[in-house]
Amino acid sequence: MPEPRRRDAAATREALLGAARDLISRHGVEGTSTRDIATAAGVNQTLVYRYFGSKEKLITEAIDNSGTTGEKIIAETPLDELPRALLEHILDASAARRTNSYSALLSSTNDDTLRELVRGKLEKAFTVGLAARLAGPDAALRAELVIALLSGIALLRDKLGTKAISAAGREEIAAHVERMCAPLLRG
Amino acid sequence: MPEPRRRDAAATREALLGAARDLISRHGVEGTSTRDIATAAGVNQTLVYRYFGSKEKLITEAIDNSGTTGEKIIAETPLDELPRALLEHILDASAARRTNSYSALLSSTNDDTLRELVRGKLEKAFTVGLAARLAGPDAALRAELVIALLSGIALLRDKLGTKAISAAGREEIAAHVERMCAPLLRG
DNA sequence: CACGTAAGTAGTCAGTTGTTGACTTACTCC
DNA sequence: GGAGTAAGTCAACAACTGACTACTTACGTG
Repeated sequence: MPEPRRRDAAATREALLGAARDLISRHGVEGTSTRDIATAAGVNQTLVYRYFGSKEKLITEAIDNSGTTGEKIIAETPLDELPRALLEHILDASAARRTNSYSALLSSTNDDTLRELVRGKLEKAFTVGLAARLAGPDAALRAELVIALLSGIALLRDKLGTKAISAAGREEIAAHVERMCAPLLRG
Repeated sequence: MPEPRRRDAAATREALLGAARDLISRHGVEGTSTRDIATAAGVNQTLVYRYFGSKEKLITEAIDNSGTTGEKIIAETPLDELPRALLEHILDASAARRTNSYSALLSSTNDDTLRELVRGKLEKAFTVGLAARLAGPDAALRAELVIALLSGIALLRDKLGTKAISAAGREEIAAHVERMCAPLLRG
């Protein structure tokens, strides 16, 4: 018989959050049930409701408090090194299957509330953070185009597994990304 | 009382396909049930199984035989006008809520079979079609980076509704896209 | 050492999903 | 006009989902 679980509320909460992040990054929000999450966390399903109240609140918290959104990178990296740094940040995150803004973005829920959350996080980090560092008009649009490119790369690489992008070395991709972003970074 | 439905197998099939395309482009594959589709088509739900055998086969056919994948555009448009032409193609399609490769890509299913299908269509159109027109090494990768950018734009604009990209005029976006793609199109 | 409370569990409910089988009805061809 | 078949309908299934209630047990405090 299964030995009774050690009682540790904080650890249980964290286990649920971690399992949720892992599963939704692989199977999407609607492809992940509360039972899946609880099982992966080694925890009773009811505890989802004890600690979070609802599936949506669990998912929301899992996405919201997940790793860095890259805001630090955006604020501190020299402008001309930024595209490369952001690319690496994205590729690392998806490799580690950590759910950050990007992979959450790719898990592409149909839940409006969650989409709003992801949009908000993304805009806070990029449209505001990056645009502030860009000179000239159109700064917000250009900032979003940078993240559009990076999101597209993550989508093709991690979600679809498209041949060329999946096979390419990080360095190759980075070189092209730099050249693509250069005209955006100049005012 | 509801007047009995006219009997027309071909029309019913087509109605189901059309409704499927419309609904999955808005709510995603797993967010759309066979009952939703049938209701939208004004048809009995079980006819999904008479005509297609399973939900997956219906969705597969809906995505597979859906509009142009842009292959014609890729084959015939002068290289330097291509980014703009493709961008307009994508934006038009999502505006008309036609399910083409791009919006299917964005509906981002967790079903492996469907992902394979979308990947195949995309690669057929881009990695092959576009890469063939690019000189120099790396052609396949550069082709996929073009579609990555366009996919990212569609994702942010249609799925997330990010502020700057949603508000920007088509012409503004096109101008930036051209500048971003230019280094990729040159060998 | 009690003992109250927080942590964990079992069982279940109502709703939805994909799917199936048996039924009825309309239309076509002889 | 009557049979045969294709088209459409109905009711129900088993599995799964998010959610809830009632019960049991571990553990720190007094």
